[in-house]
Amino acid sequence: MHQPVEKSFFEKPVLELAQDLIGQLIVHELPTGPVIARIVETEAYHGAEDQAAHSFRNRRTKRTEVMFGEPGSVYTYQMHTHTLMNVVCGPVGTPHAILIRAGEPVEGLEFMRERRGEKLAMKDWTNGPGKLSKALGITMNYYGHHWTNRPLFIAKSEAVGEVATSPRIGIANAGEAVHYPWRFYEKDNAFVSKFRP
DNA sequence: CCCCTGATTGAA
DNA sequence: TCAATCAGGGGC
Repeated sequence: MHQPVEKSFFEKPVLELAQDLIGQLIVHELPTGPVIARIVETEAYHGAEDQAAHSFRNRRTKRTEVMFGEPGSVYTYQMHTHTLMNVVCGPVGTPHAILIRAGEPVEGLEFMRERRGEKLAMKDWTNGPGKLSKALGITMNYYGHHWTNRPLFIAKSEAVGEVATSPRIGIANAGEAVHYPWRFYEKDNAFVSKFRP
């Protein structure tokens, strides 16, 4: 049985946490059994000073509100027809967050296959932020949930491969911030998302 | 209108 | 394999 991480796991600078999340597990406990993916790709968003962040210049709306709250909170938002999930970081009042961009299926494979389509190759189930949420059964209902509480939590796992960095994906119009190397991913992992120009 | 996207289409 | 298209929520 997996156990949620301690709240203190989230109390560190956003770039550090983004890296530490690589290799950890997202556990979604459903009546039919646990559905688990191992995080292989994240992106850090540095709140007020980061033009690519929703909370740039401390923009505070119904959507971004949760980022001003407790580190370890779940920030979900909708991008077109998809749900993307983030881990809130930074002290209360500092709206930092980490987008979870991709994972590797670990458990609940039948559930994921069903959610993602019978014909789809396993490597395409969870290799993008929207795909991962869909595969794990995570919806906007988890907005404001905490990543240490069942039935949706982050758990520690052991082995982590080499972590590489790159600029973030899909933020073309973010000025200076376009080049910041704030994307983290496990090197040579087949479930890392495809680069988007 | 512009996005922290992804499935599908139709060309090369 | 790749580029274009579009779906359709929220913020400005």
